[in-house]
Formats: sequence, C-alpha cells, structure tokens
Amino acid sequence: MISSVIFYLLKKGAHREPVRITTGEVAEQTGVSQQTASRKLISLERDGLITRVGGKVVVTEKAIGEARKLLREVLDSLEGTSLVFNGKIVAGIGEGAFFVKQKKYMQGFDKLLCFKPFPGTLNVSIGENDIEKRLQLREQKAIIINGFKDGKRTFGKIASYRCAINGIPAAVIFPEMSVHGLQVLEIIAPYNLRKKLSLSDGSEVKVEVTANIPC
Amino acid sequence: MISSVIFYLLKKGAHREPVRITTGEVAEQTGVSQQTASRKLISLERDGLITRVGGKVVVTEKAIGEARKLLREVLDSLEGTSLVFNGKIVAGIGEGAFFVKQKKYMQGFDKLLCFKPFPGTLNVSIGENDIEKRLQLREQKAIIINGFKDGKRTFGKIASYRCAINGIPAAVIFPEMSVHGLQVLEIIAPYNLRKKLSLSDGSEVKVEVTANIPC
DNA sequence: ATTACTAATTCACGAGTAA
DNA sequence: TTTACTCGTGAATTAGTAA
Repeated sequence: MISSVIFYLLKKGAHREPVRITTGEVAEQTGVSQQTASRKLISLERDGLITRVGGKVVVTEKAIGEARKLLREVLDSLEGTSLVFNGKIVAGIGEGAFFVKQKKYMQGFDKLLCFKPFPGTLNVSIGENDIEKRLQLREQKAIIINGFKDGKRTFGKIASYRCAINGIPAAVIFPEMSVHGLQVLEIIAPYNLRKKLSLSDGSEVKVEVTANIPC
Repeated sequence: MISSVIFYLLKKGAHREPVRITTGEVAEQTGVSQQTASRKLISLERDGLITRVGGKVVVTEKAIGEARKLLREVLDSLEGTSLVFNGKIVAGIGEGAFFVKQKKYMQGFDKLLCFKPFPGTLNVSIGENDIEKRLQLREQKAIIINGFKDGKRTFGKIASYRCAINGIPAAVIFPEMSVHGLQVLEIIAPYNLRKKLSLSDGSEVKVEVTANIPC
C-alpha cells in the first residue's frame, strides 16, 4: 500500500537513483518517531516497495507504478484531463443517427451530458499518432449512458466524454457495440455539426476531450 | 493530514459537489471496518477537511489545496515538469559571460548540469503570456549552483533548470543577483548558441524547460 | 552519527449494538 | 437501511538502549 513515506521518498527522487535517507529524516518529515520510521522502512522493504543498500534507498518499479496510478487517478479527478485530437471528417453509414435517436439514449444524454443531441453522429478519423491518446482517453472515467432492451433488440451501454470540436461543446461517444475501430471518434452535439461548422468529408477538425469535468 | 480516505473522496468527485458516500463504502474501498471509516470521517470533519450534510460529503477547499500540493509535488518529481516558452533573442550587455566564466561556477555547472557552458549567455525575451509560466517554473525544484566569495566580490548562487532551446540541450539560469526582470530568460549551453542555431537579435526560439529530470 | 531491537504504552481497531 | 456509540483487545507506536 502506498503510504506517505513512499511519497516522501519519491519527492526526494529515490525512484531515479539510490538516495541517502535516514530513518530520523523520514520520521521528522512524516510526523512519527525515528523508531516507527525505521519499522516502516523495514516493512516497505519486506513488501518489495523499496530496496536499501548501505543507507541509500531506492523505490522499486512496483511502488512507482502503484504510486503513479494513484496520483494520476486522483489528480485527473481533481484537475480534469484534457486530450487534443486532430482529425478529418469521414462519412458515416447513417447507423449513428439510428442509435442516437433512441428515446432511452436521448434521455441518458440529456441527463448525463446535459444536452439533447442532434440525431446523427459526426465521424472523425484521427491520425496514427493520436491512437495512443485514444487509448489513454479510454482509461479515463467515462460518463456511462446505460443500455436497454427493446423487445427483440439489445442496445448496449455507451461510454462518453465531454469535448469541444473546433471550440464547440459536444461529446465523443464510445458505444459498447461500435462498428468503428480505434481510428474513428464518434461525436454528438446539440446541433448538426456539419452545418454549424460548415464541415464536409475531409475537413480538418480539432477535438479537445475533457474527462473528469462536470457539465 | 491527507489520507487515503481523502483520495477516495476526491476520486468520487466530492470536491465539486456533495456526494452521497456511506461509511460502509469508504470502509470497503480503503480496507478498514465500517466503524473505523465512520471514525475517520468524523475526525476529518473535525479537522475541517470535509463537511457533511445529510449523508453527503464535500471535501473542503483546505483539503483540496493540501491534496493538490502534495500530488503535484510528488507527480512533478515522478514525471518531471515541462514548460514551453516562446520568445525572441535580445542583446545582452556582456555581463553574463563574465559571470559564467568564473571557475567556481564552471565547476558547478559541469558537476550539476553535466556540461561546461560556453562563456556567454543567450537572453530570450518571453511574451506577456508566458510570464505566468515563468512564475510556475520558479516554484519547481531548481538545480542550485552554489555561490562563493572572491576576495572583494561576492558571487551569489544560481538556480538553474535543464532545458532545450530549439531542440538543443541547454539550461536556463536564474542568478540570485540578476540584472534581468521577469521578461528575460538567460540560457547557457555547451556551445555558442547564436552560431550553432544561427540566431540573431529578434530571432524566434522555443525554450522547453524540463524540471525534476536528471541529466 | 544511524539503525533497529525489546519492552512498555497507548490508542486505533473491530464487535456489538442503539438510535 | 446507515451512523456512531461503548468496550475490550491487540496491533502499532514510542522510549530506552545496544550495536
């Protein structure tokens, strides 16, 4: 478990190289006695979170990974995450509109994204370089629009994130059962974006996705 | 003191609005009993880190500030901080060269920045918009080159950060007793940057400063 | 100087439970 | 349901100290 002792060691740069750190110093900085600091370092070492050689301390990869994950999660929630994609408009097959129009989805969008989308999706093909960012995005906490059943057909849930396309508020959606691969972002907005932004197939657009930010 | 309970609350977005969070939930997520979670929330409330109204929890500004500070510090150390300045070359008064040439400083640069600088400084005037970033930079942990006394004269310490100017490794220095204001960044590098980058007064350059990153 | 053991102590914990 | 009280227990902490 990542403790304040690990945070202190990381602040000291003990993840890059062995750093001379005494138990007394840790004690003072984390508000415990020297003996407790000693015990904590021993137990961190036993748990494989640090290694010690000759009074110098190194934080292990394991601990670095855990710490980074925790910090990222909290900081993303605290400050939001912004990812910018550059892409080009590509033609859809009209399938998007059918899904977006579904009443239950509409209700979900209105409630969770705070707008009623225009019945249609704008497909943006992102560059090779942005695929990595796309994967990063999917690690962010999404706004989930629940799926539902409609007699014969099942409509899966939709993960979404608020975004701005060329500065206009919108949302990027990742339907559970998407027909699109990693290359295409599906965008919905309160209006017909093609008209509003005068877009046609091949137009270049900038999509700035902001995760972990409220309406 | 910022605890894992605060982190959990922040992940839940309890810094933006009151969030319904039960003691049982906190207990489960932080690996303690419901009773302990209850006690911890009570003590957080007593310490003014959270407030509770009708089962909903909000994290106070005080706690948010502390958490942000801690997270930033650790994350900066872990991942380094990168700040990009755009600026223009301006003429110096030759004073920089005199200081940089001092043997003691030279030794310090070589040891801490891992290069022997060309005896001269390149002055980059940054835009209005970048002043804020400059202040941000000075909050980062600097590489400190110690000052010294030379009989009559006192040479103050120099704070420095590694950087890349138009992609070339260099360092930006902030002498304790600088003649420059907030507008000008002083750059040193292993070579004559004016020649190497074919710069003249007024040339536009990009300076990417990377703090908290080793040589 | 620093580390970490043992012994004494405390105070944090979970169980049980009332509201 | 959830919260938070009391109480008994022991794990975690500090003091003292040896190495």
